[in-house]
Amino acid sequence: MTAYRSSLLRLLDERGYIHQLTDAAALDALAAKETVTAYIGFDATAPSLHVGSLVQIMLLRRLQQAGHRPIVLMGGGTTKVGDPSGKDEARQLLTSEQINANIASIRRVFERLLRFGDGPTDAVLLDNSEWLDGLAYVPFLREVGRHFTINRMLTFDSVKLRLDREQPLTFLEFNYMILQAYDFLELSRRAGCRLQMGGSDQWGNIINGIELGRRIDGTELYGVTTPLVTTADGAKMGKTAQGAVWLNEELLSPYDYWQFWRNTDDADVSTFLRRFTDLPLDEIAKLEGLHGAELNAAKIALATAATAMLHGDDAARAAQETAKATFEGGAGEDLPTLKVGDGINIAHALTALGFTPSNKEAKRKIAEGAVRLNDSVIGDPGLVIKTEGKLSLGRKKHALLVK
RNA sequence: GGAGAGGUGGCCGAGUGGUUAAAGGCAGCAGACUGUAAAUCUGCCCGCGCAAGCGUACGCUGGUUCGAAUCCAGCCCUCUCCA
Repeated sequence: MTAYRSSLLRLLDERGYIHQLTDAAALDALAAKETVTAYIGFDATAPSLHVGSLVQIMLLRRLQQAGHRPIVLMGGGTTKVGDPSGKDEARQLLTSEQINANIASIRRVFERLLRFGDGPTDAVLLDNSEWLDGLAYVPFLREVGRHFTINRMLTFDSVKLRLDREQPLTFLEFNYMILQAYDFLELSRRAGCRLQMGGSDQWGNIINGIELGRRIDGTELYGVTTPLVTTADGAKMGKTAQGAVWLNEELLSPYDYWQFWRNTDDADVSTFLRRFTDLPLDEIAKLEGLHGAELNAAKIALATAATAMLHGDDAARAAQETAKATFEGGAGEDLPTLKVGDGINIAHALTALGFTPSNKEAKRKIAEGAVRLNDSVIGDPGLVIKTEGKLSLGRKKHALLVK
């Protein structure tokens, strides 16, 4: 492990956020000497980010904790273009109104995890449509476009992947990397931003920005990438039965969010504790010492800490208590609820709760013996529920039926 | 503009007139085993319906046929090579 002088790099290093660094020594010296302004770009394709973006968000949080200044760059402009990285096909183009609504919604999550304001280390949120939307094509090409060769652009994975698979890549998307590079240049000019961070798939884009800054302005810029966060079995993080693990509360309840972390693989507990909680390292070390079934205690600590950070202590505690009550045979009060009214068909109830995607699927699950009402297996797909109680699908999905 | 190849369910990918709601794989869900873990084995995996049944589905629109993902025509889109 490298011994960094700056608290920033030490913190990032010991918490496991560093995958690649452009110029470790120089960045270390810079961070030890002055307050560094750094940014990470986020897409605005959905009304919420999901846990897949959480490493990056945490990275900004760490930056602030280490006494530096984070910039959240919302890709209001670049979202209109679409990042081809990791995508087989172009995504649908969103309207400006949709993008703006998404940004407003996403902002609420950042406000939970970062301190915004006017102070020297307060976070700011910027939107690159501010400078991208109004770009004049020909002047832009002359200033920026001349620094990019097609030869080099074609070697980028994001581009190569599409070409190799004979998938279309439009000129619009092809420009994404240029715009992202330009963002860095622009932020260095406007905000004195010196560092861009991102996932490992962003390495190429980050390098482009650094080179552009050096060529046009002679500014020394830096880049850091995080390891791609996958679960131990290599899968991309953040998908569950109901879809993505959203960070916004309206899209995923704190209880479900807590459950997501509670269900972490054994092999991931340690890295997740470091990356996704503020728990002190010595405490994490203790949790890492647990083995076998005891490791569940570490998962609970992880779930509660991660949920508290995003949704607040009360929500996290409620989720933990509900889980305890529910999984020990009862029913916690924080479970999703469904009104039974004058009686509701059991399959319809499962679908209404989002436990199953369709009534058909609900019936299949009933036939498989996976559905329980007050802990006894239901075999009749036509059952109409009229009473209050606990409805469960499998071992993990539970809901309260109320009058 | 020309020549060739191609567009199948979340993804990959079979399928060239009926027995095809469409092989196989991946992903996913559930059951067993467990620790709300992993691995393994098993089942499921378009929708509506209690059910009989019905409705949708193989780029789009028409056509041929008792019957089409499969044949024909036009259109749209993609790829490769040529201009």
